[in-house]
Amino acid sequence: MSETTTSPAAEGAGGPPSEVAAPHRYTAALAADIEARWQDFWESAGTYEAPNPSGDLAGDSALTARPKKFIMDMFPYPSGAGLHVGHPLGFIATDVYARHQRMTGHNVLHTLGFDAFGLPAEQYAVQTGTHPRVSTEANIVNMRRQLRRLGLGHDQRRSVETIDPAYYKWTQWIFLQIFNSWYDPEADAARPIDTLVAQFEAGTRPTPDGRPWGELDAAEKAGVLGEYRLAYASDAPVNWCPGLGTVLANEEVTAEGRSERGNFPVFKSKLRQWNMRITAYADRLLDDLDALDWPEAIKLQQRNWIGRSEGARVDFPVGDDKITVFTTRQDTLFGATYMVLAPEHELVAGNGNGSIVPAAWPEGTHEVWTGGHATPGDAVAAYRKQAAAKSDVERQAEAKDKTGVFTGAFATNPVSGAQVPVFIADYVLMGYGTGAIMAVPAHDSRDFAFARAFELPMRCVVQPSDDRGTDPATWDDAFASYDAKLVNSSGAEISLDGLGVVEAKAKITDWLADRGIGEGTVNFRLRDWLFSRQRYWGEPFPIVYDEDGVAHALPASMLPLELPEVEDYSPRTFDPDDADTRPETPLSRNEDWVDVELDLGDGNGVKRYRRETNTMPNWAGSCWYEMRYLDPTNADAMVDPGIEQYWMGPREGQPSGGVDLYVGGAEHAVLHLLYARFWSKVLHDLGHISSSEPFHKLYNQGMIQAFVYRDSRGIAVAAAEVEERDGAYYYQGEKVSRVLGKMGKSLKNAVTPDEICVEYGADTLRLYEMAMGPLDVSRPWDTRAVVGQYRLLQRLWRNVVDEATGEVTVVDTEPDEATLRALHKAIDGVTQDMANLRFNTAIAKVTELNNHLTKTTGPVSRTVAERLVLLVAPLAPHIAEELWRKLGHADTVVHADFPVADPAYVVDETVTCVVQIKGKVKARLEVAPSVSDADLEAAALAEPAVVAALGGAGIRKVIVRAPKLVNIVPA
RNA sequence: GCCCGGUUGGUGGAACUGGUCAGACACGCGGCUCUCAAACAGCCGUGCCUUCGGGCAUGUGGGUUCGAAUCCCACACCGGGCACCA
Repeated sequence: MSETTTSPAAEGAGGPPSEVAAPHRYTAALAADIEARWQDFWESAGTYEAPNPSGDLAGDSALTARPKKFIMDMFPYPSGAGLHVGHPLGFIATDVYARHQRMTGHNVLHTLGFDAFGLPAEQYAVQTGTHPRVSTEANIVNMRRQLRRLGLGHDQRRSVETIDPAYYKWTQWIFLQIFNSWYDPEADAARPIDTLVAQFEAGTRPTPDGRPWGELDAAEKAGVLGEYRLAYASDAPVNWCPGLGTVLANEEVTAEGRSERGNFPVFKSKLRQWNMRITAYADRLLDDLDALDWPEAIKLQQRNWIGRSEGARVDFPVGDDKITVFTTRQDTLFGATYMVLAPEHELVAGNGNGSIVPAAWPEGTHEVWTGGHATPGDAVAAYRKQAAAKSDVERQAEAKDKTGVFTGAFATNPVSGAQVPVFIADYVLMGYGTGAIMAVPAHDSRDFAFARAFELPMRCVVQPSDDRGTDPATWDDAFASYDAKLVNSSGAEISLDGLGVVEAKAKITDWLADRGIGEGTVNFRLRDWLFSRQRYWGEPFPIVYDEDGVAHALPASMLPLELPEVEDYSPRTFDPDDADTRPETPLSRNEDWVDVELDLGDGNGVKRYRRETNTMPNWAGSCWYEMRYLDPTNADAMVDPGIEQYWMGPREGQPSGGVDLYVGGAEHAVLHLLYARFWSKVLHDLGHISSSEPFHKLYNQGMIQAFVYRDSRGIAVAAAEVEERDGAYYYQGEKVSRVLGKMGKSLKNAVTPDEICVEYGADTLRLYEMAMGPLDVSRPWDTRAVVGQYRLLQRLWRNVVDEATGEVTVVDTEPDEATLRALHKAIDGVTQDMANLRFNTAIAKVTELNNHLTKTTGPVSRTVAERLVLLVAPLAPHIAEELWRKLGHADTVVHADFPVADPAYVVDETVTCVVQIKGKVKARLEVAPSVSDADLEAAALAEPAVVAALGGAGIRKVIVRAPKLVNIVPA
């Protein structure tokens, strides 16, 4: 039964007419035929559908009884340019891994959706003059076609799109969960906001101004709760990007203070925006990294981004007011000779009314402190204005030059009693700590630079461990080491002299706490997540405002709140350098949609409201998509708890649960990966999911790079048309330069998977991408080298199929000993490599076995051929299916058992043992793998070549590492 | 500036916890066979130098060890992240 009636194989379809001699040769045309047929077959048979234990996608309980594997890629963005060969690298890798897992007895969930809201889709739409929905959906159709052609084994039923209202209904629902909860420090978890209201009502938690909860009006209550909600609107300095016309999260702003998209300047602007209180989770986001199986580099990036610092808060009295600072060097308190407030600090906001700024300069104020202004009020106002007008770009560029101005006020150093001047300066940031610092110029290089510029006193309180002496005036920079002892730090009540930095910190912290003027505390670099964008193409917020401006959540029954169809979806953008602009939301132009009468079901009946017109950032949809894959059709919940528990629940070795393998680029280290972790924890706390981490194992694939050729003007030229002569490169006769870069349309070096599929077939492309190198390493694409994997498949084909007749050539005789050993070594090696994502070496081992069979004269034994096909199946599924069917199997190879190596054939019968003298090889012995150390040593010493080399010299030492090595050290 | 990676033939890369003579597998290159010819395919060769004995080779210079691509120190170069975070 070489063919079955259910076979999709269409014999005789291969090869163009010119190849009469070998009509059944494995050519690109035959590959295309095979691939298209099997892709159709898989689709119609639902081969890759993974059953859930219950619900709409429930299925074969024999499969759900197997151990589960949830294998995921970071889902793609449907760009207008389509895929180039760099994009599917990770998709192919997870597919190979998923296929191997299926063949080793797992219920494998593997699918791929589309992350389709956001800036690039909208920009593309604006550029091409089409509605984002139209262009995005067209892009998705094109990408689905490209991906299907690669033979990726995805469960298509689970392929979600973030722009689908049935999907973003639940994105909005999750937003409401977050909005309607607060972080309860007692429980160290998020809890429903009702539990907080209950505390206020019962009086167990006092209101900010001490009045009973019942006396607060609705707006006041909303204001108080807003201080606790995990999603909240607030007026705060945010990253405003006029060039894009939207505000951005910190994570979306580059180190140069520009937008990651578009590279426009970003300004700090005080705007009312939605935020997510991710800072409440800082400790858990940090601590829970430990149990995750992630690359250390990514964990480190998250740790640095969260930026936990232990230190202390210290109060410095200023008249009747006080300035509270955060410091990590409370031990140097005696060395604090001045203070600095951020320009935006409330204590200098305007004259009088809580401001510490006096009417006139104090007697004898230093000229350089005043900035040339007549009064402190003028100086402070001028500096604040100047700081606000500076873009982050300028602030960065001028980072080394310290600027600032004296406020005219003095504070009291609480430990020394010294009166110290208070400055404002933009090197202190409002967003970190308390927006105020105690300046210790002798032991902090920024304070040192400022003190130099403003001729401020310095006091050395930590004895330098080098030879610079104790007079800071003679130093080149501050002495900031922790490895030293305190000096010059004695006051009336406390002395730190002689203590190490760590002991001094502990002592002063206790002292401050005893007096109620400070306490040990922890600060984080992490800021809350700015969550609103002034865009059309995003999820609308399920929020409306009443006439008092109080935000109300829409009831879940009103979800999804669909994005309205509009004429004008373009963002309002501005002169990129104009900081004085204000965002305008596209949705606000639709008065019909904005102005609504609703009954929110809160007992207030039908009332008029105005809708929130911001939209969510494109990260929103990707924060939870792994859960929708599990239960994509559920209309009653974002995911059924039992199904979530089955695929993602905590288990042995995975205390937080999560996806078993998540593959994607490292560029999302602090964006998507941090946000998704945060949402998981909130949903976990609120009892919606059992996992508290979304992704247990993370793997970062490298980038496929490509050569960029540029002409003398530096303009990229079409890489495909560049010719190489004598080590130089020419485009249309002109010499061009070559550098390694990214692959992309704009660099004119993109190679599409479609063209490689046409020339060689998808299986060759898959093999080439996997064989190029380790998955996590970036490497250059080389179209010329693809042919190597094509040749492998041709030899594989020829080892099984007669090119002239198309008939299978395998025989039922037993393979010889050497072939058995080659086979089982390959099985053993490939099995290990598959499990460790080392596909490049797996392919090398398959190649070795295949080459062995090619070189062996005579037909291949069926038992060897079948197992070779199974080894290849995860890597090149189409040709494997075809050969498997030709070999007489009616069932798909997808669910066949992966071969198991016989240990008897993995170990060689004899091992070559080298005999070295002082590390130089002098002789070789063929020995049994089980040879004892003593026997091996005796045999080595008896070896004539060894005796000769020793020449009668004595032996000092013999190192024996049976069975591979004996090393003799002569006396 | 600080923190992470990395550096192996002409090229991409192999090499288990330090242990066979480093270079698997592939590309490229050279030669040969088949062919009228070409393509395809197959076979052989391919780290460098060599007086053909051998010598030198894993970025550079040291060190540890019987033995180092692998461990340690310093330096150079390449890539990535963070960047006035108190």
